[in-house]
Amino acid sequence: MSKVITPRDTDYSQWYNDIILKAGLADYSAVRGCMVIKPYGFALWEHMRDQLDRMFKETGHQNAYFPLFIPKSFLSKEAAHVEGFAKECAVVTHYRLKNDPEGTGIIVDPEAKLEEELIVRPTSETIIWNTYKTWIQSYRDLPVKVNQWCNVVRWEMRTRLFLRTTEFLWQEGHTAHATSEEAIDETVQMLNVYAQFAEEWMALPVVKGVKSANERFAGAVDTYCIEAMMQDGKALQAGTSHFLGQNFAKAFEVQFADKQNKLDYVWATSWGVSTRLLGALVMAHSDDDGLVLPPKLAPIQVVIIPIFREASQKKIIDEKVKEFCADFKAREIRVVYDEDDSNRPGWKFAEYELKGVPVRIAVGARDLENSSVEVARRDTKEKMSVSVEGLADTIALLLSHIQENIYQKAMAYRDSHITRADTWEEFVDILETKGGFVSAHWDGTSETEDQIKELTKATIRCIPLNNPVEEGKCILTGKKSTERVLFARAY
RNA sequence: CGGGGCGUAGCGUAGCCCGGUUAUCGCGCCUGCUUUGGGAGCAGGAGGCCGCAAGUUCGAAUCUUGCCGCCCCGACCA
Repeated sequence: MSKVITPRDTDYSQWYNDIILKAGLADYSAVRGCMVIKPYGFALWEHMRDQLDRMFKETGHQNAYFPLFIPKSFLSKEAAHVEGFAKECAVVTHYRLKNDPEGTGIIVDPEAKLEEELIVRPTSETIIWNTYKTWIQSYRDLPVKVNQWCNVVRWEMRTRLFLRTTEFLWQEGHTAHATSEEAIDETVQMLNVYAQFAEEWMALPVVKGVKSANERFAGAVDTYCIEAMMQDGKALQAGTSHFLGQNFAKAFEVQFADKQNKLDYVWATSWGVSTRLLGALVMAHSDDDGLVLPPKLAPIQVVIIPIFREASQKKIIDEKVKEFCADFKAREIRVVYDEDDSNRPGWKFAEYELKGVPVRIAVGARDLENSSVEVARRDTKEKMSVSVEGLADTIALLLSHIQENIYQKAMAYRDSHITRADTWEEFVDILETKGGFVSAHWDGTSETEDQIKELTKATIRCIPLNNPVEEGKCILTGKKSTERVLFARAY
């Protein structure tokens, strides 16, 4: 037993870290707050990225790339925006190093001070809107629908692998439209893309909703979000889509002439998901034996492990497995045949479970005599003997069952962790004992939300879309309310 | 930035109070043989500036002071 994972019950944070480190998704780095994403973790990210990218293209977006550095003056053009990010920006002040005349080290050359300091992008609205100004003159130039995949830096006080690191990878879409309606449609469309991706690919059920003013993106008119529920009962914001109104157009003077040759400011959106999704994926499905990955995103969907005593048996197994692999690949099933002899089968079983590989196939001489193989699924730990006839079909079907099963499991957990509270005592009790989302009435004010946060550490995660109208009284103040909102403690 | 831990081989650790030959053990690594259906066994072997720097001492992993780094918990945030 070389790799032991701390059980969830013992220490949830440690369990989470153990999974990431021991499954080989990431490592800590020499830079505080920054992580190294290892090949296995990056392969997972690539699958997510590729699918999202396809979905963005299908909805009419194009990729582009904007600079890492943003002139300091840009950031301050939109008042709410600068206030939201000012506290966590890395600033470039110099452009040259030199040998320290006092010693052996290297120092910042004081003579190489930048005239205007550069901010390492925490998000790119400002540099992009400064650029859009030159792209947009007429309604014929609209809409502009651009996305970029990049890294951003937010100097957080406290970091957590994948969930919050100083530097992280993400995509940010930035669109410009002629009308408010069209921009809102775009905002909602991208929210739906995210929700569909989370549910169909990550097997992660999410609640779609709108943020309260407190939780809104700095500079947005409305922030839409998808909220997911983790196994410890804490909520995680998995993606956001913002309707920016004309805020950035006004700040950067982006106007267009409409058909009547009247000038108006353009309407904007921005939307993003990040490597944080990897954290969500880990916390949503994994167990005390390691990662559990949804087949659609798993870098390895099927691992085949040979079991043999003699070289002659191995040869027979090799030939058969070669056929299996060809069949699997023809169906675009990502398969690995692990014939490395330096580890024994038992070791491999444990290792691939730790890495969350959805399906394991053990092939021994005994199996082949019966024209069968042993198939084990990661999600249920179930083992079964399966005929080699039509194996690729069987496995393809099994993979889709696994995808569905882990989604249903996460959904059942999530649904059982949305609890209604009608009194303050109930509200506090649910947060303390059960966790999850608490559905409760709220008087709609920031002051009340702040006070609830102060008292319980819970925040409003979202006001769900298509929320039913219901007469009620605010959980804290008793004032009139017309709908319930979802509260939770969150990451 | 507050509170709590921890820095000894690639990883996890013992030793530290009470200074004293060659720094402990496990995993991993290398060689060989035996093994292979749930993290193999035996034998041999390599690997250390005990986080860094000063100090005390005949002598420091151990005592003193300073510094550095990381993790966990909180405030801030995706």
